[in-house]
Amino acid sequence: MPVARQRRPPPARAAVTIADVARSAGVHPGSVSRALRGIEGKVSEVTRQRIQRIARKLGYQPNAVAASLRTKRSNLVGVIVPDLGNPTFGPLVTSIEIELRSHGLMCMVVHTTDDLSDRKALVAALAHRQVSGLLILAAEIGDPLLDEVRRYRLPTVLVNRGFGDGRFSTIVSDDPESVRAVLEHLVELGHRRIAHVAGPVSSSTGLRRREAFASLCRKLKVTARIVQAAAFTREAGRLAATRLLSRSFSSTAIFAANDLIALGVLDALRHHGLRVPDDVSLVGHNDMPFMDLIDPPLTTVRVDVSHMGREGARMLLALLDTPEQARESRILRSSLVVRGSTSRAAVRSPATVLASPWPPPSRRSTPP
Amino acid sequence: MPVARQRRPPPARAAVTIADVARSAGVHPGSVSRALRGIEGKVSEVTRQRIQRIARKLGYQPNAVAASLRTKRSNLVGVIVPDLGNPTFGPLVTSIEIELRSHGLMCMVVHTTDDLSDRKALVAALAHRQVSGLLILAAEIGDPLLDEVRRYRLPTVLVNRGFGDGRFSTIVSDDPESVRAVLEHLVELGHRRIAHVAGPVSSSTGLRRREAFASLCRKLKVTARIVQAAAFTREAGRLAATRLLSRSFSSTAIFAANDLIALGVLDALRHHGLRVPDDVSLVGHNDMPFMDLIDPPLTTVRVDVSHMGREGARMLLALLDTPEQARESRILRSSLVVRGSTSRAAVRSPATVLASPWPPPSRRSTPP
DNA sequence: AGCCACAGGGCAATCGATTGCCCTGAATGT
DNA sequence: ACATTCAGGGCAATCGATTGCCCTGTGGCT
Repeated sequence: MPVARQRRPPPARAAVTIADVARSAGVHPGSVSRALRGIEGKVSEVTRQRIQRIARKLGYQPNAVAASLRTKRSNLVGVIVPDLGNPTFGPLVTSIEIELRSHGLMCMVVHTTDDLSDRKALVAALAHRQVSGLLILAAEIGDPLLDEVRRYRLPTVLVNRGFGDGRFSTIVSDDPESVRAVLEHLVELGHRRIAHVAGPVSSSTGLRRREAFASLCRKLKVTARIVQAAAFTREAGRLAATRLLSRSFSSTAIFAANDLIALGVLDALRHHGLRVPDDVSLVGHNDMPFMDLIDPPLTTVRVDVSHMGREGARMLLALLDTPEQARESRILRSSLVVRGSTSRAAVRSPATVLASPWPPPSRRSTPP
Repeated sequence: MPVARQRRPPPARAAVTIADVARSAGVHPGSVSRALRGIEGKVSEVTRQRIQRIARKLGYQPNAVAASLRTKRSNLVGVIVPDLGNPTFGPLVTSIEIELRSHGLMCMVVHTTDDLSDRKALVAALAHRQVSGLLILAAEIGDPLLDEVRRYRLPTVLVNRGFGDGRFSTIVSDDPESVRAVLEHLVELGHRRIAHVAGPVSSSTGLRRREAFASLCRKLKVTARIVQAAAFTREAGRLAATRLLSRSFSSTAIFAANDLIALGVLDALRHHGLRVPDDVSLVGHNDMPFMDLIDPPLTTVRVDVSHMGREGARMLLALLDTPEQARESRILRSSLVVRGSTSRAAVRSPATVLASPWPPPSRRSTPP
């Protein structure tokens, strides 16, 4: 064929359906369906070719909605995320989406609010759209959202936040292990009074890191102090750290429940005239993008979120293949990344630490 | 009713349909549909109440797929993004999703690759799923993806990247204006030799910033130098800046096409032993999260991406309401945020700038 | 008393693809 | 030569909700 043949598909005007193709090919719609999907042994090779050619010529485009209705398989997955503004979740969703789409599934991404009935409505809305399954990156402890998920019997994997209570498949990072790494690092640097700015205890990560911190500090004979951040945000971190600093503050290091909180802690420390790491060492968690570039470069715990997303997606795929499959709970190793925000503990009396004229540190130990 | 009545909806077992409700209420399915959706004047208040009660008792859950098939309105929107790992896009998608869902629409988020046929297939896949519209954050110049969009006649808004050629509604930030602000800022600081690490010219933002830079430099009598980054990534920025530095480098300031590229430039500068801003001033674009925290805090152009996302979503909503509506092109104001990465131009000869033993700067002017 | 409007609700077609079942003719086996 | 299998393909029901149209009875108006 020397002449360039224009392979220009005709404009996709008003819906050419499978019936149109069938009519034009002189076969039955059912045969068209089988031909186009390549069902073995139900349509001869030659007619299949013909049907495909005609379908292409007519500009046939399958209607996935109609197919979903009939097959009850939407090949849609709901991805419930707390906040895509949090740089941890971007890469997570990216890897999830790429993995799922390579298997023909598409992602509906939705954000949760904190409102309980909103959360339930969210799941309902996804269920009404007949999602095949759910990936939840925003699960909270005792979350009514999860009850709703069970009501609808949706195949679900909890990613990043989750609990191994056997109700749901779960993939999370190893919090006890990462907290151990952080504390051992700090202790090795000579820190004996360490504070923890905990994440919300309503979140599994917040709770587990807090618990691991507390119990490990006991074991290591470290004087622990814990304040609670209201959320995994920079602002909440700043507020919590401000509370921490406004009372007798004698810790030489602070472990923040995640990097965003750590950034807020950093804000507060600066505002109080404390230098990192000279006055206080600071450790985050997650190793979000650019944590190597801030001043000082943040020592933190690296979690391979891309891997987590991909694996979480695969767990869901497995679940969709065999719904009866047992729930699986996977824990990903994490690793400490030592950068510039931690250093050897300064040898100085607690009283000198406080840069601002706050009430002088009393000799109370850790508050209740 | 003194006794606590359990408002426990029965387990959502196998699909109770509108027909079940109708049977149970002794009415016609059509009436149930009308009652549940609150169609005025077609069903009496009393029967409506009854139907709603029965529907609730039976645990009826609407099947949005079936409704979509019949009404040809999926209330699904495709959101095409280049990379959610890029911190600019997270907040953008967040605001889009929140705005759309408050209007009953859900977002299918998909990532593009650079492969041309992939891009087209992506649009096709969304079209097959009968999306009501598209928000494209990844449009490139001459993108075959956009041809595909037209073929399917999908209501579409180009967000963040786009061109006012009238084919599509578009919402972008004001590149000429922001480049002007950057250059005026640098010139005021005494910079007369300024380099630009441009973003891909396949992207509208990359191209427009580059063009604005070139033309404005002429106007301001600034000696311009331009290198091209292959992508809007830190790594591409590093590579481009390395090229820039490895030849006679006499610029005293660098304007990067976006913050990610700026970070890569920063990497390269450090690697060459150049300090920011002492040796070279650096400006980014977008004011991604945490650009205030890096070392040095990055002077950059703030783009209110949340606003952009929300407005983009609203433009799409308007388009869905009245498809015949004329295409609209909106340009959002941006503002320069001066931080620590820019300072007064050092008074020194170009020869001293080069920290590494590279060929000494010749007296050539800007390369072609 | 006669006419009309209209509220309330039933009927059935429809959206487009899928799939279990049935039918036919040809090929194969004995 | 006859029975049997099977490839190839047609048929029609089905998924669940929506909606234009029709029907009936009641109330209001003149």
